[in-house]
Amino acid sequence: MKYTQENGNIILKDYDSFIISQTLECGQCFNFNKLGEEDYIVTAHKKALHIYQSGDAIVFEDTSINEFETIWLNYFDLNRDYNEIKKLLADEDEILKGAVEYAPGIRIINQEFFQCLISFIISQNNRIPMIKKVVYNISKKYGEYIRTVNGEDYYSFPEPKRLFGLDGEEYKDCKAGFRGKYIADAVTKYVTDELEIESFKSLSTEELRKRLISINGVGPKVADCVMLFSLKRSDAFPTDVWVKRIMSYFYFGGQDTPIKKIHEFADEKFGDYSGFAQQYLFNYARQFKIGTDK
DNA sequence: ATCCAGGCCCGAT
DNA sequence: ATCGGGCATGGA
Repeated sequence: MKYTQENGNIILKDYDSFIISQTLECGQCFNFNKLGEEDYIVTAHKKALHIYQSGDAIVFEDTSINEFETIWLNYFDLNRDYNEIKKLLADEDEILKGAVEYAPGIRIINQEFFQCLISFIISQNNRIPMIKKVVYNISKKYGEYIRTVNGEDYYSFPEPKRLFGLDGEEYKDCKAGFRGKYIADAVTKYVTDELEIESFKSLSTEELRKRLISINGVGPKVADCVMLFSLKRSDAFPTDVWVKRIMSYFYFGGQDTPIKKIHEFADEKFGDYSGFAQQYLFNYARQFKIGTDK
């Protein structure tokens, strides 16, 4: 991987495993807008990044070396060798090989913790387009205006303090539905430091999971997503309906298997690579509707 | 129209 | 401990 600055843009070349559409649209994040083929706006870190493919390069528009190195390099996990991960998983079995080859351009994004937490609280019993809308509505109502691109306004995700004290009902304007009270509890626990975020790094994944589940509206699945997508816990294995289906289908003879058994299996088989395996499998299962009657 | 969505809470066993 | 109904909202 190498990157240079040209005309105010960062040009990324000689990278491995990075297809913008696959990384953004594999279900791990909701803070993006598609402008065209391999052409997106991503809102994070109070910025609206225009990122697109140009030949064999990826362009981070209007970005300095400093901004690239302090924000986007880590955000898109560009220091990690995904060829190594993909090879390891593909060698595991034919199923993973297929899942990896189907979307070889997925990278696990390192999202901002607060936005990720709220996003996945919203995700429960919801659909991805709707999750994106609610995240956008909250940003528009409580965040700060960043800029307009192609007639579309972009807003930063609000600071926790900005949301502190809001009643759960307030989020109904943003179409959060019954999840408003959950958002309110997450905000309260964040701002009052009930979560003790500073201590996260010293906790085991299991301990951290329990801490996150103390939030009303955060269960095992949401906690695992938050740990994987914003706290670099690649040993987490978020198991939603799709992952449950594909795991049952391929590894348990088609028998509907309890999540606890699936977790034990994933721990043993994937270990610290569980999160990566999960994302390839989730994407694969969802695209082909594996385990459903369709 | 009825069903369901990257689940979780809560009350009943 | 485990199970099932209910839940806001909107698209199929």
